[in-house]
Amino acid sequence: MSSETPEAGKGPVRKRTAGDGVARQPGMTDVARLAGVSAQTVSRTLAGHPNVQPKTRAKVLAAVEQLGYRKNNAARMLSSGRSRTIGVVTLQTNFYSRTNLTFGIETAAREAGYAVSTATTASLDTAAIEQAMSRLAEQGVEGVVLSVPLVHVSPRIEQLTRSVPTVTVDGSRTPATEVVAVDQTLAARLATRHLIELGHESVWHVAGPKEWLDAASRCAGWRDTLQAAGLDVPPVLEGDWTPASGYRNGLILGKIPDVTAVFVASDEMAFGVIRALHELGRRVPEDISVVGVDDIALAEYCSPSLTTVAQPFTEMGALAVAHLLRHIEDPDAAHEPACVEPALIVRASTAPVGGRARPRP
Amino acid sequence: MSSETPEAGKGPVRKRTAGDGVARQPGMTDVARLAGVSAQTVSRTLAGHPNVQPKTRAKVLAAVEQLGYRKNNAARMLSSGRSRTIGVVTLQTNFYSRTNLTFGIETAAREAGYAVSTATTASLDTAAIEQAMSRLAEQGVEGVVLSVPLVHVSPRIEQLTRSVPTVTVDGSRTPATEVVAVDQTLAARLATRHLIELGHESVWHVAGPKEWLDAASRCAGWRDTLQAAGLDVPPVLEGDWTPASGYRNGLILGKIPDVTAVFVASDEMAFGVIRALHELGRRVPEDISVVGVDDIALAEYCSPSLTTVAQPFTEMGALAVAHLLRHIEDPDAAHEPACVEPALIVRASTAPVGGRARPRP
DNA sequence: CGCCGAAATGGCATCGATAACATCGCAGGG
DNA sequence: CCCTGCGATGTTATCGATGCCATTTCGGCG
Repeated sequence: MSSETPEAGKGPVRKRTAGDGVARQPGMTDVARLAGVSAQTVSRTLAGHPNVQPKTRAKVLAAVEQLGYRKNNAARMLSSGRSRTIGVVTLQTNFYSRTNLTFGIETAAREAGYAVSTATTASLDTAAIEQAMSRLAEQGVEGVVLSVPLVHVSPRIEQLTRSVPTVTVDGSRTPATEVVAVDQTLAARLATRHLIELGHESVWHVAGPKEWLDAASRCAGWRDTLQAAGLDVPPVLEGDWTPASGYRNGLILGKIPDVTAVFVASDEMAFGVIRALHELGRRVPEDISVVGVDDIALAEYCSPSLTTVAQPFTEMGALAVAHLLRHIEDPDAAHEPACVEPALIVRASTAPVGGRARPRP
Repeated sequence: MSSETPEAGKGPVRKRTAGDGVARQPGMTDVARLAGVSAQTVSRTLAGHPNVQPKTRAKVLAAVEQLGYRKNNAARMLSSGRSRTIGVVTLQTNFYSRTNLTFGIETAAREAGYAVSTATTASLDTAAIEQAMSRLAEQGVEGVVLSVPLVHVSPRIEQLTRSVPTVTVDGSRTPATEVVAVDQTLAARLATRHLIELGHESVWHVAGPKEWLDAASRCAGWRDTLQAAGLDVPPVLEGDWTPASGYRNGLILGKIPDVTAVFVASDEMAFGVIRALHELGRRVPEDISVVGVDDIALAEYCSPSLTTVAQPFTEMGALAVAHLLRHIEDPDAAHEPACVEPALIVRASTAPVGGRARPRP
């Protein structure tokens, strides 16, 4: 068995890193040799193929253990054509929504035996998104979750979505794409209706940037609800999701006597709004009611605790993965958009118009 | 030139996906054929090799464009042995710190021409971390940033860090590892000293979970500072980083008459503490001063705005990548631990003992 | 005018794993 | 007793790009 010395200068060429002395990572061939079987058998064993004798399997596993063998994904993919990896394109920020969504996606993907590769983009412009998708394509992902509030879809992106199964999350849909989304219109409706039911005669709105699709949907939902109730629609204030922008808009709102209720498009902005109102001496919720969106962890622990609309991000990530995998396995399946529903969480930042606050929870 | 039909049943074997009709992704060979050059020349052109005639380069690029060619990372890696990818092991949470760190890492890595592959782990136990590192190793990463508050390092993990260049961030060091960290002891010192200088005769502490190295360091820094000032060291309260745990501890602190100053190990917990104190009728900062750690975006926009210790996460991510790359390129380089310094940001949640609050900013 | 050397390009082996096919051995039916 | 059939394993070709070496091309200089 030890007939051939491993060092018997096989080929004339040595590829390995210049730094000698470092033992190279063992490959399947090494495992096979040690176990006294062929590489193919090793492959079968590790793939869990049924037709392998227990004794052989044991030998292989022992060899794997002994050599500290680790499979080489690049080789596996090149050979099999499958990467068992899905890609996520997401904005490079730490917005609560993005982070949690990614969380959900990763969990679900891992459970299904897929790895996740993330490509972040610093901006929303088409070129940057194209780049991110290209990077994923180069990595050989089998599918992509586009978690970017796309409004404009470039032809190039559309082409990409045609060659790789894609699910958009909170983004606009393209012909070749499945869509999974939280019903943002409903979120806005819930918030606005809540305020109307408390007796407010008008509800103001601090929106997100209009390039963001979910900001636009929330704005639309808010407007529709007001109109349906026969109420006036005040002008829209626009923020950029940051607490600072909420603060700026809060300073404006606080100076307008009519304002008794505000629907803010995100919790972080809502914090800024409340802070500004506070400084202007307008009490929340006694003078002005505020509703946010997201239900971030801190929403419950500020004063007053924030009434908000919770979005099931994690669940949505899972749903997106499920759709994507279905689509990968059966490319001809129909694209049925899926929608998950947000839920209103009433806390202490809203109160009947002109009334006293409810007792704090 | 058109002497051989492409369809001349070359090999007996067809690998491609069963679904026929779908044109397969073009490869270098296809590009080469279209451009009328060899695959090798295509490779050189795309790698930016200098010795390629402009005219040839142009032809190649045109062919690439026309075919929509995308390089195949798996093949490239298998062949060259380099993946130009670094891995990040991180906890699957949306803690502010983790998110921002990842942000910094990604940005820096991308600038250096490296891709980033993230492996998240749901728990801190050794097995889970081993798994995450293995996943990265299988992907062929050239280096790893371990962003996990490791306290115990298993031999197996140590073995892994020996075969792949590794930088620990906020984690304990292993012999084969470089360390980049925020000086958490200093963070605690800054916060505690600030409170002492305001005249408080004792400073309480709400710590993070003791398994977390940074929680432990902050706790140590706090204790040392108190002792150095000749003050008593009150018992430690322990939270789990969540606002809820801060709230629970706040309820306890609020019942203890002696308490006039609290150093909380994270901003999110600090929010909970403040909320609890509020409910118990203890005013912040008039009755009790509170300092947090992290400087999350909302710290400035709550009432009162939060005095906190800012940590340069993004910068630290960049530093970690720089170290890692240096180590990848020169494996024999010395491991010098690097430290970045946190900064105290004084806002409105702290005031002189028994004194009135400073005017709000 | 011819030869040299650098620039430009092509040929071939190779990375590590897998698919497809070939082989071998053994059990049971005709 | 031979042959079929299936289970277990080995063999070979291949995925796509790159490293190394060979080859061609060409400008310049003795």
